[in-house]
Amino acid sequence: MQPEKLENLEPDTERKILEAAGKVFMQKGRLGASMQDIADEAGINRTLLHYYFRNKEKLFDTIFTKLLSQVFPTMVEAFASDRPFMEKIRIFVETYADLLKENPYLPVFVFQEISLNPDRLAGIIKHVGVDPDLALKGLTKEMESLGVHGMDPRHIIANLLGMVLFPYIGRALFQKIAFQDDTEAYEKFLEDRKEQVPRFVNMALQGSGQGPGQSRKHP
Amino acid sequence: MQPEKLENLEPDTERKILEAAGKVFMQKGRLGASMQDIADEAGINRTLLHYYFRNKEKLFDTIFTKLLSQVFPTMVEAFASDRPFMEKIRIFVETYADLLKENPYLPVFVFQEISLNPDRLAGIIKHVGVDPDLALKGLTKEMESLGVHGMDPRHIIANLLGMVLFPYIGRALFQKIAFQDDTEAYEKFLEDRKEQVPRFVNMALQGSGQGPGQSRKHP
DNA sequence: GTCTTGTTTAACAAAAATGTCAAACAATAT
DNA sequence: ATATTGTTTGACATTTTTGTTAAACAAGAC
Repeated sequence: MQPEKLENLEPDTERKILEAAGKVFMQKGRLGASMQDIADEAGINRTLLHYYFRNKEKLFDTIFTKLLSQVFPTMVEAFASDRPFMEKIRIFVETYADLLKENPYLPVFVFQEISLNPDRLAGIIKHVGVDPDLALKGLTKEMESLGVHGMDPRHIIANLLGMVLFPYIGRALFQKIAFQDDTEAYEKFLEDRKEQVPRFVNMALQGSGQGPGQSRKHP
Repeated sequence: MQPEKLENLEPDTERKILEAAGKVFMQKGRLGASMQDIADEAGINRTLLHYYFRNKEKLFDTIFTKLLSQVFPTMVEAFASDRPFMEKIRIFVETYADLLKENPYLPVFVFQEISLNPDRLAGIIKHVGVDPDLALKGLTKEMESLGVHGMDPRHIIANLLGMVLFPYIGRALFQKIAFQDDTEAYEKFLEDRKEQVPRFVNMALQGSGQGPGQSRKHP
């Protein structure tokens, strides 16, 4: 009777839409991207977008959660492994360098969207398959065994994320001001950071033999 | 004849508009903010916005350049001074912590806008009253005298900016995941970073006695 | 007073984007 | 062949936002 769920007779329209939407949304932001833009990028009629994903919000939600459920695991994965601390750092930096190389607009896009609409977070954090509290405790232990005492590991995380993300978040600005807008030089810089960032962290942790955060040596 | 340019009979409408527009634009982004939103925030009629600033683009431009010509000098100022290196770092971090505390949406706003519309940069970089190349050369020298050889100072800058900005750029996300959404705890964390970031940089530079960036020790 | 000038407002026009609908189309089943 | 099902399209309706215009208003000049 029924043509038994032919699923794939829609050639690859849905895939094309998802690809195009991902690209356009990341580049222009949720508000900057029009349905027409996306349809053009996908090479299809705009009405088809509505046929496949009722409306813009639903299309965006699909893209956004899809994206994050891809990015988050990658992020925690590096830290969840049982390799030695500095190894984790190195893997994390390298993994992210690759991810960002292919999706340079991702960080600004994600943070802008979350800052605009924090509620979205609730439905997404589920996708993080790791207990953050547990992970932090683990980090603390590892740091202690490295001789770093009394330092909240979240500072390390913030430092690391900041150092890794900044060159992408601030690229247009930073490249123009500090590299005279030399794209090639900047790409080399990005490549160098795979080595520089872990080294920087390593140095910072090697040298920190002093106690908790109350000592201060201001003039 | 003419009532000699009474400038100030417009009570403080223009100021109110600029304030409101700054706030709303930063919070919602250029595209997310409607003229009505801004008028509401300022407590005036929407048409007045057009009376004072012809159209949305002009209003936005005014805000954006005003904002950046306020932020950039603050940024370079810390580095242009002739204090010792670590002192500069400390001043920079502290200055920015204060600025960001009052304008938490600023980084995402600025970077999103620049990434969306890089052309705006051209007209703005003029406001940087410092030659970046010169500043970088200066930094290199200072680092050398600290015993750090062969390291591109731009890595330090990127590290520093990243570490300072990330807790604001990623706040919604980071606070939720790593602080169980405890706002107070996060604010304390932000406060702590004024001390932690310079210390981290200090440690990293103290310990870096090895040579330039060509040695690599991968597995 | 009334004239002039600049400010503010409401009503309207125009533009841009989203969303809906019914008809055309392709492919397979009967 | 035609009926059925899912896909694609163009035309239309709705909504949202921006921009314009003309009239009301306030205040000082004369």
